[in-house]
Amino acid sequence: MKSDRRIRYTKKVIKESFMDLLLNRPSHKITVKEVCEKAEINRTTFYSYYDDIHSLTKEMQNDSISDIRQYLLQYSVDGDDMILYFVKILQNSFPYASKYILYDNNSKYFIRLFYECKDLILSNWLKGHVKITPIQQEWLYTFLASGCAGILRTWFMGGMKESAEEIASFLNQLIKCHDVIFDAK
Amino acid sequence: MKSDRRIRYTKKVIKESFMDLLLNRPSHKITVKEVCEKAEINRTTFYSYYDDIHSLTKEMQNDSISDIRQYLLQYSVDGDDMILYFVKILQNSFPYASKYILYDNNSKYFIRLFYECKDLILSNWLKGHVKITPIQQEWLYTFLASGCAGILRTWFMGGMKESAEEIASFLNQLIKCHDVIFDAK
DNA sequence: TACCGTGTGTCAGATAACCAACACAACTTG
DNA sequence: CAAGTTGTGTTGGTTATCTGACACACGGTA
Repeated sequence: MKSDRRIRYTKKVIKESFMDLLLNRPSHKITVKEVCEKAEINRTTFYSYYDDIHSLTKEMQNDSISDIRQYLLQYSVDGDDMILYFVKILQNSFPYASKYILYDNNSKYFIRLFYECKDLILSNWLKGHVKITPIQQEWLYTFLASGCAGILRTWFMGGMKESAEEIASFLNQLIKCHDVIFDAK
Repeated sequence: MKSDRRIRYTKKVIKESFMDLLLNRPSHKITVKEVCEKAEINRTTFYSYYDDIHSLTKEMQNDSISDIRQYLLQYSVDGDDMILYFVKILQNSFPYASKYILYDNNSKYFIRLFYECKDLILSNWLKGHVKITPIQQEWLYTFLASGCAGILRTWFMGGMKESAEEIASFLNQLIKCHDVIFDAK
């Protein structure tokens, strides 16, 4: 059920144009008019898909999350590398993500990211925790995901100065230390 | 008076798709259907711009000639380098040209190329021929252009085995040797 | 204050591109 | 030979996009 090629192309050029403006003219408020002129589409067309710039960035964030899901699905990384891999994706594969994630200060991005990728992450994190109940799994995941989201958000906001390895190893420690609670035997 | 963005995009993907098929599936008859499927456009749309594959390749040849004109205008090369430059354009800047030029064996391509670029080449070739009349200029250009076109066509057909330098120096000799006829003093 | 330039969001009507279906020709394959 | 298969052009009706215009909100400036 692929959408109309016209729609795909139009949305694509809108997003590319927005991204281009974002990267080449920082500290500059981006207008709908600008985006449309760069994309060579009519403003009317823009409004038939988005209410405003904000709804565009929202969709781009969704795209980004879908892309990350695809990455995770495709490579299905195991064990301790999971977090490092995750952080590296954010750092390398989506270098532009930080731009539009922060553009309208949408701090819910990382919460949603972990929510949407729950199925792909959960099995990985809880591998080997035989005694933990499904209910407990949910709560533990919520707790850990929120923590990670907070860290990543802070990392992004600060301009990602720390290396992916540092962040990943830090998060790994935090996740690992809960093993004792549920797996003490 | 730029044409509609929709038209530009549609034609662009048609040409790219055709080129792709041409490069990746040589010795294979290319159908309208194939091109449209690759380009993700409707066959009806194709027929609203082209009568058939042949009329597509014809337009691509025109594009190629326009591009070459642009090159010549942009850099305005002088003197003996002209021919070398010209041949190099054909060899390097338009590596795909030969594919669709030869696809339906349109031997008129080079004739047209020299005809369309006449203004840009003429002044260059006849530089210094003070005694030659405008009428003579026309005839001389026709003669030299036809000769060059024939050589280039043969070169293309043969797979461009000779280097651009060889061809250029050969053509330059042929052009130069007419100087004595018109400029003997 | 009033004026002006610029961006916003929306509309009706025109054009481009879409889809599904058709008749037809050029072939394979039985 | 007849029955499929595949590509060709063409049609009528639908959807996406474009154009030009409009009323409105906003900030700067005389």
